Amino acid sequence: MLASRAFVGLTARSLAAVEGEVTLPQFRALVVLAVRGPQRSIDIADELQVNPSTGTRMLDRLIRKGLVRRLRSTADRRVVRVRLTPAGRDVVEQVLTRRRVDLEELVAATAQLWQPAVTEALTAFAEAAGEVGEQDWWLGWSSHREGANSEP
Amino acid sequence: MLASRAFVGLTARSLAAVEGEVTLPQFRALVVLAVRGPQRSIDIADELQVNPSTGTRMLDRLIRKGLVRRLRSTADRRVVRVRLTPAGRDVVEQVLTRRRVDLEELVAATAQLWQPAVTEALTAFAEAAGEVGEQDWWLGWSSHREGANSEP
DNA sequence: CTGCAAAGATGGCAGTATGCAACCTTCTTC
DNA sequence: GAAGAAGGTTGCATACTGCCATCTTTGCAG
Repeated sequence: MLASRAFVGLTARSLAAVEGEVTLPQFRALVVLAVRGPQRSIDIADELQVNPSTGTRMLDRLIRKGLVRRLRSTADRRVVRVRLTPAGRDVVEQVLTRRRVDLEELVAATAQLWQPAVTEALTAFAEAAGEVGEQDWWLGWSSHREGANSEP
Repeated sequence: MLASRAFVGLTARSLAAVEGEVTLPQFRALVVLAVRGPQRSIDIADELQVNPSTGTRMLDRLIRKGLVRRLRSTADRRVVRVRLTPAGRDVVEQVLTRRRVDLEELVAATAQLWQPAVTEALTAFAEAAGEVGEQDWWLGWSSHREGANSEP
């Protein structure tokens, strides 16, 4: 529990690095794009489990901030492919890097603890926890979502 | 890194347990109350680093949901003490419990890994990471906060 | 070509989160 | 007691997220 708290705290702080630049939902969208590469807007909405219209508008905002670009596909001209701009990639990188750096610092500061047995155990543990989908470990939480009352 | 991701994923999922009931900012307020006990509304706003007015209104919403109560202090009649209702405490408990249970399950499933050396290392690690204030390990992130652009 | 489905975009509506400024009420201080 | 500080609340305004319904542009059968 203690360790868990420590890790989460660390991560939360890394997230704070882009606070004021993007909101959590927006960041989640960026992460999807970073992890999966260019996506159709519908896929993003899907991934984030929001209405397509919500996705469209979120992209609008990300575009306004210059973090993302819309590209009309040539193959199927209905689809819009969305891609991170360098700036957008930066935002994600920034958080990831911050996280990694903090973690490394901490690990370095406690280097004597990290016997092979320990790291092995942690790795195995992470694997067991494993089905944490690769990108949804970034907070499956959507920040708002009051309205979930009115479900079918 | 892997382990960190695993822990964060676990926590995020525990958070999802109350999704639809409260928003992240609201949950953070509840956590403050759960951890520190009844508070003045100003202290909560302070803790959450938001404007007092924002705090007032957030409390309004929490009250409307029956998760919190306002009590006028008798000593200093300016102050309003805010306290969790049983329902409010439940919300927090629910998340904490969920988290603990998930964690325990996982630990049990990988019991053979948890040699004394490992748990000791983790404990020491957590301690080193330590200044994670007790309550702000619950996401220092405020979900919105675009407006930070217009700073002095 | 016609009709239907898919991918998005838009308009409308509601609810949350936030900040700033103005404004009561109560203390505190002098 | 008057001036001022402290704790809150309310009005006003803005930015987001979200959902629903509707509309347009394209693709794809048949």
